[in-house]
Amino acid sequence: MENEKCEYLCVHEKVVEKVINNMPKEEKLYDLAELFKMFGDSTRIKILYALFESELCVCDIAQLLNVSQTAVSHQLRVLKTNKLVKYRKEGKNSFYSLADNHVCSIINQGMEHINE
Amino acid sequence: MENEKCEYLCVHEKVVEKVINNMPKEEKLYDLAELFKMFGDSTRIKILYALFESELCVCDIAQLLNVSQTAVSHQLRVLKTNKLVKYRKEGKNSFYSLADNHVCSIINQGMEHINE
DNA sequence: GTATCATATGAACAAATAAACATATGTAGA
DNA sequence: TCTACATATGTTTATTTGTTCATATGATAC
Repeated sequence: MENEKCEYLCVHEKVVEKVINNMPKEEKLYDLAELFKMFGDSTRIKILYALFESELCVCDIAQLLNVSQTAVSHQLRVLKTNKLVKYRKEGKNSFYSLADNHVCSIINQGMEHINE
Repeated sequence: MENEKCEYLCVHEKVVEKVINNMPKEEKLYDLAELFKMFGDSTRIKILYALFESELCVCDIAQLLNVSQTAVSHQLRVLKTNKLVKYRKEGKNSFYSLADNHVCSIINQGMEHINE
């Protein structure tokens, strides 16, 4: 912390105090960042978007995104760990689908922002 | 691409075709990922959340997040480049604020997802 | 002018992460 | 049981990204 003076002198105290009181817990904010991190990779976004339509097996996703099976599988695992997708097994296939509607609405919100 | 067979054989063609038709352009999806990437870091999320309340100067943010001035400045630049915050100068201070309401609504959507 | 303060920026370093590669698991059919 | 196939996983590598340190810029007060 090279600039001690700054940290203590120029602060607009009332506003800062008010902001601090309204901030969620550190841990919540951390989780929130983790959630958004899931949407912050183009391969994962594509996977999620693809699942908007319907459940898909790993192979379907790999082909339609033109990405290797391994890469898809790794990313699906990440998404599954973070509860954004769920899956069911049917024979040799694993069918993945979106875990809940929040996923859709978050992505749509983002899309709206892009499209203006 | 070690697994050619898979890419061509097991695909559920009708569904895949339908999904492809409804996917946004590659570039859009890339931008979308870039947008969410902004929210995918806890320092940046904290900064944005802090700005929910009111505009703040760099020093205010640094103190209330307990992060170095330099780190805050770097992140603010990233956020500014990506049009999530704007700023005005007043004497020695730079006051930053949220660029628009989408930022709020996206974060709130994410928060809802966390809180269930 | 000089000193001080608030902010910005460049470079270096460390940590995180996504993809590739090799391989393992598990299922179905012959 | 043997083979083929769909998926998963461990490891390594290359890249990205966030922070720190050092320094620069720009403004105010003296």
